[in-house]
Amino acid sequence: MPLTPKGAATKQRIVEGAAAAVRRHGVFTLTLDDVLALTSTSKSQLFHYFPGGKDELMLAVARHEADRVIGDQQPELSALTSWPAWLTWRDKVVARYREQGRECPLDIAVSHIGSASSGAQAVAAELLERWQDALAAGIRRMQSIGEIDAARDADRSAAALLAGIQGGVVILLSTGRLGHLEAALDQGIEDLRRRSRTENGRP
Amino acid sequence: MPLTPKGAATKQRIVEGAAAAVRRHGVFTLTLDDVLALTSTSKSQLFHYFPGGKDELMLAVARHEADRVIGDQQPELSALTSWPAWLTWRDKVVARYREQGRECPLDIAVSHIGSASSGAQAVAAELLERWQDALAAGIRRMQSIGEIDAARDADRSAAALLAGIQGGVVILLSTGRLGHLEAALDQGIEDLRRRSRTENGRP
DNA sequence: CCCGGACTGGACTTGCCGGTCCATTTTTGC
DNA sequence: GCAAAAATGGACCGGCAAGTCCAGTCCGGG
Repeated sequence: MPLTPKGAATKQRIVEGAAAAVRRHGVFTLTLDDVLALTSTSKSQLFHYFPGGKDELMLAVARHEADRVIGDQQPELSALTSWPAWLTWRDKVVARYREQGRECPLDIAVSHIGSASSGAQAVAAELLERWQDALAAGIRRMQSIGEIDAARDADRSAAALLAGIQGGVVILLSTGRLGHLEAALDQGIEDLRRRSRTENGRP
Repeated sequence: MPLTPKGAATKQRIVEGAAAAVRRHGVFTLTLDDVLALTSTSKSQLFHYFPGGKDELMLAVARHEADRVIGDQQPELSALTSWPAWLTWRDKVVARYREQGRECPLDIAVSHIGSASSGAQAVAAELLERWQDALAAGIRRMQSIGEIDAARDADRSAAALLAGIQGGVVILLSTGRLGHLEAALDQGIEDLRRRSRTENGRP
């Protein structure tokens, strides 16, 4: 199935429009007709580019959005090499979700239900892994320059921080309040900055 | 609309069956027929007890599940008066979600989409508030006996801890791994135990 | 210029699922 | 017991939305 430039453009237009639609309506109440209206395309085009129908489209949307999530945190996320970098990153995350508000493009992936779930869940899992790896790399980097206690388990700290972020976002989604995300980020970073050699594991 | 004991029993059977069905299928792929089959009832009964249809039923399920979430953490959650109590509580939370696995009964409420959303969201918001209040009360109690630095903002610490828990659960939901929840809990409690007078706000 | 394949439009089919309706049985209050 | 009210069973309806189909149009290469 060769793809002319024009076709590729249409395909991308569909994905982006669908992503916007998902952000507004959520995956489940979203109808293909919504996407068609929003992107000025027709059913036949949609099924031409996504023979798998809604499932395949949602998967493409999930991938698209997952890339955005990581992308929006760059370049800081990949260069957490100083405390100012951490703080800038923190602000970027908060700003991103403040702007996004209560629209969550990835409930597709998080909800383990729905038709496109299995694939989308893999996308979500990969996103979380990339995210956590970036945080762990940042922590290790800070350890190597002596800014974080070398005894800490970088992966476990990254896991806890990531959990705080995710929870903050979820709470934002259900209550509309940003405070939890901010508190989790601040407390997580503050905790890293403490250079005590206290064990980080189970108290 | 008086309710005979028999009627009340049927109504409750429907709610509990529906809750189980939601846990398995999620809200959106769940059909009323599923509930009927699972509870051995008929359509007319369901609409007899829930004139509002699926929306009203889902709301009842949300309330039911929210109560369970808090209830499953008792009595510890209401009596976080010593470190052992905190640890027992921590274990209870982990055990509860380990058992629950990837079934989330409250995606009803978290997903801001769907028909029953507005009411269900209020349920979720109230659940989070009760939860956070209990944690904050525990923190204040520990402060009053000198086990936690009195300078800390109890509400903000509770918010961060709650965010960690929620995030841990979300990650469990999408990846099936418990580690993040454990890490978030352990790190959150460990952080509380540190009696330094370091400020807890934005670094 | 013209042919084949990519691309587009939109009517149509199909199945599912929430919700309605009424007929029947069981329970309750007296 | 015996009305009246509550509880139950299940057939039926209607709409909606995913997916199909074919009839066209556009475009690139020879």
